[in-house]
This record gives sequence, C-alpha cells and structure tokens, in this order.
Amino acid sequence: MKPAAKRSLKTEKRLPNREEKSAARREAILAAALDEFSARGFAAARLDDMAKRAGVAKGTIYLHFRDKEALFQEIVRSLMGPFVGTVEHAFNADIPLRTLANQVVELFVREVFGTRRKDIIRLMMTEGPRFPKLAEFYYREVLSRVFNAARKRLQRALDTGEISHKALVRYPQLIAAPGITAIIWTGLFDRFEPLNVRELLQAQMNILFGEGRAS
Amino acid sequence: MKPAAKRSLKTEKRLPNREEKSAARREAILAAALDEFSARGFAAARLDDMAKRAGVAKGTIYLHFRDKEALFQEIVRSLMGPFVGTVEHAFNADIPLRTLANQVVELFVREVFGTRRKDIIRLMMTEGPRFPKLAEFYYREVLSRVFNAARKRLQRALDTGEISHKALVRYPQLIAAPGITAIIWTGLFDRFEPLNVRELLQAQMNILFGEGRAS
DNA sequence: TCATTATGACTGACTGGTCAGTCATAATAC
DNA sequence: GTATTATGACTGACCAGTCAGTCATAATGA
Repeated sequence: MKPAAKRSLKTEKRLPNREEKSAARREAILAAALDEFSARGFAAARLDDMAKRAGVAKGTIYLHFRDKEALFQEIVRSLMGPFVGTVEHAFNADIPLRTLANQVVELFVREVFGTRRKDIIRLMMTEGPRFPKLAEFYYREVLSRVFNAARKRLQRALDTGEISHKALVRYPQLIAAPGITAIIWTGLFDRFEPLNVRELLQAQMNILFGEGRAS
Repeated sequence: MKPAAKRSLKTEKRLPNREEKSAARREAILAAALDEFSARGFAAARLDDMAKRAGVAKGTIYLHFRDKEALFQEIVRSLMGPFVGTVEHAFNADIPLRTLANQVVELFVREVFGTRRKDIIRLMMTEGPRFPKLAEFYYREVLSRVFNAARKRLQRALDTGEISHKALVRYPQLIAAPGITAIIWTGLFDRFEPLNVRELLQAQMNILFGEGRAS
C-alpha cells in the first residue's frame, strides 16, 4: 500500500502522500460539518456549504461518509469517544472528593466548554431525539461510562462519610445538571445575561460537597 | 351546512358561529403544529402534516399565521405566557421556603412535565439558537420574570437566614438545572435508564434547602 | 532514470423528490 | 346576494445524493 515514500530523508516537510491527504480532507470535512451542523441543526445544514467550507467538492464527502446522517454520527464518535477515558481516569484517581470536584469543574470548563465538545453536547440534546441510534451510542459509550465511574466514587465517598447526601449516588445527574444548563443558557441567553460558567459549576460543587478553595 | 341555529334558545349547544369556529381552528392548528414541531424539529416539520392533523387545508394555516416561523413563535407565546403569572404568584406567596420549594417541584411536575409545556421548553432549547427573536421574547417574557421573582424570594430567605448559600441568589439556574436536565434526559435516555423526575427535583431541593417532607 | 500505463481520489452538473407559500375557485355564513 | 372564509392544486426554490469524466500520483518496466 505505501511503498517507500521520499525515503527517510531528513525533510520534516515531505509532500503529503495520497493517504495523508485523504486523512487531512476527512478531518477538514468533519470540522466543516460540525460548524454547519452547530449553526443550523441537522436538517437545515447544507452539504454544499460543508463542502465549500472544507475546500472540497460535494461528491468528496460521499467518498468518506455514507450519507449526511453517518457524517453526523461520526462527528460525535470522533470527538467524544477519546474524551471518555480522560473523565473515567479523573474519577478513579485517588484524591479527596473536594479536589476531584474542582478538577471536574476545570475539566468541564477547559475540555468541554472551551472546545467544540460543547457544540457536540448541544447537538446531542438538540438532535438526539430524532436519532435513536445516536442517542443509544452516546448513552452506551459516553454517559453510562462516565456515570458508572462517578457512582463508584460517590458510593465510596458515602461509605467514608465524605458526603452525606445519598441521593447523589442515585442521581449523578445533579452533578451534570449545571453543566447542561450552562451550555443551553449560553447558547440562548448569554447576550442578555452572561453566565460565568466556572462560578456556576463551582457553586453547585460547593453546595454538594462543601466549600473548597478555587483551584 | 348549519344555517341559522335555533337562535337564542336555551340550548347549551348552540352551533358555533364564525368567530368561534375560527378560534377553534386556530387552536387546533396550534396544537397540531406543536405535535409536529416536537416530533421533527422546526426545519423538518411539514405544514401539510400539521394541516392534516388539524383537519384543515394547508391554506387555512396562512389565514391565521403569517408563515411557519410566526406559527412557531405563537405556540411559545400562547402556552408559556399565561403560565408565568402562576409561577410569579407562587414565588410571592408568604410561605416558608421549604414549603415553597415543594410547591415549585409540584408545579413543575404537574404543569410543565405533565403538559405540552415540556415540549415547548425542549423546543426552545432546540430551536432557540436559530430564532434570536424568540429567544429574546422568551428571556424577556418568561425567564427574566420568573428569575426576578425567584431572586427576590431567595434574597429574603438569605436575609432571614432561611438559607445560607449566597450563590443561590446570583444563580437561580441552580434551581432550574435539574428540571432542564430532566427534560433532556427523558427525551434521550429514558428507555435505557428511566428517570424519576419528581425525585430528582426533590433531591436538589433537599440539598439546597435542607430536608423537608414530601408534600 | 525517465517514459508509459494504471489507479482511484476528486469533481460538479444533474436528477428526483420535497415542501413553503400562493391563488383561483368553492363553500359557507350572514 | 354577497362578503368572508376555506380549499388544495400548483409553483418555484431548494437540496441530498449520483455518476461519468478528469487528472494527479503511483506502479511498472526498459
């Protein structure tokens, strides 16, 4: 498949070969598609616009993705999949709950709110009901894994007396809720009443787990 | 079909006159449109389907609403507008905070989650970003009024020592967050992991305001 | 090394279908 | 009788997905 390219020349800047170019285009298409889906929603996003934005002909999209829906699903997969491990790892670390809470806030602010993952989550909420397959993927590969890790840690915290609210083990949604709310709020109302996302999340963590210093 | 009815006979069941029929149709169209918008989202919902569902010809819709977008906005207005007063009233009542919290939970479960208002809120979250005018209307006529009432009550509670978390006055979002989250969760993941909405909301209220009896 | 041939990634005009909105005609209320 | 309201066939714009043809790059071989 890939025979000797320009041979191991020292040149950092080899010309990209076919395979590399193909991969680069695939990425460009994914990025462009996310922009369009975010801006217009699934139904109203135009393949023509994505192609133009990615600097590619429309037909090219169909060389990489079966159809519009597959493209959409692949965006979710490619951005959220790798992120789950990071979150699980954070929950499994052997650190005090309050420190963990601060880390989770930072992780959310930096790796979700500060990236396109915020848009992915918004799209999941927005389009999920019409893509049961995607919702299932998201539940199985993302949510249930994150929630399991969270529940395990919360149960331990309950056992050791780090927390007293039993409800948290049953409803980790209470930890996620301000993040969800922040994503929606900023998308709709930030121009009327801007929201300090980090403060909102920290406030909930303070209430749930007691006061702790800002990191 | 039905010419001059029996004139002012005592008959409770007069034939509806023009005005009444028109109003009834308008309502039927609004209801049908909400069903379609909820099921498919704004862009993908079809006027033909709404007409069929409302038992009306497509053209009739345009006798009542300028276009698809106006119809959508009118749904939000007509369902949420009257509801705001109820909520403000609840917040202004002179009752203990913990009782109020229970009432708010009940109000949400019964008047939002148990009605189409749940769908309206979901649609606002879903379609709001693409309808800045609607988001503004919603903020001005619904959210800011509810939040103001909530903030006033929470400030009083803080002054009297009913609560100790100052953050609640700044971020009433923390009270709304589980409701938002519940609406999204049930729309996406209820088939994998059903959510007891009332319990979720009560759990948050318990954490925010201390344990209280279920109403 | 360089000329020739083979490959398959890429293009974009095109097709078939969809759907918001219109309007001439029909039904109905007054 | 006539003004108002309702109808639904129609139109024009739009867009997902297709495919015959192009051409840069890779493979071959002399």
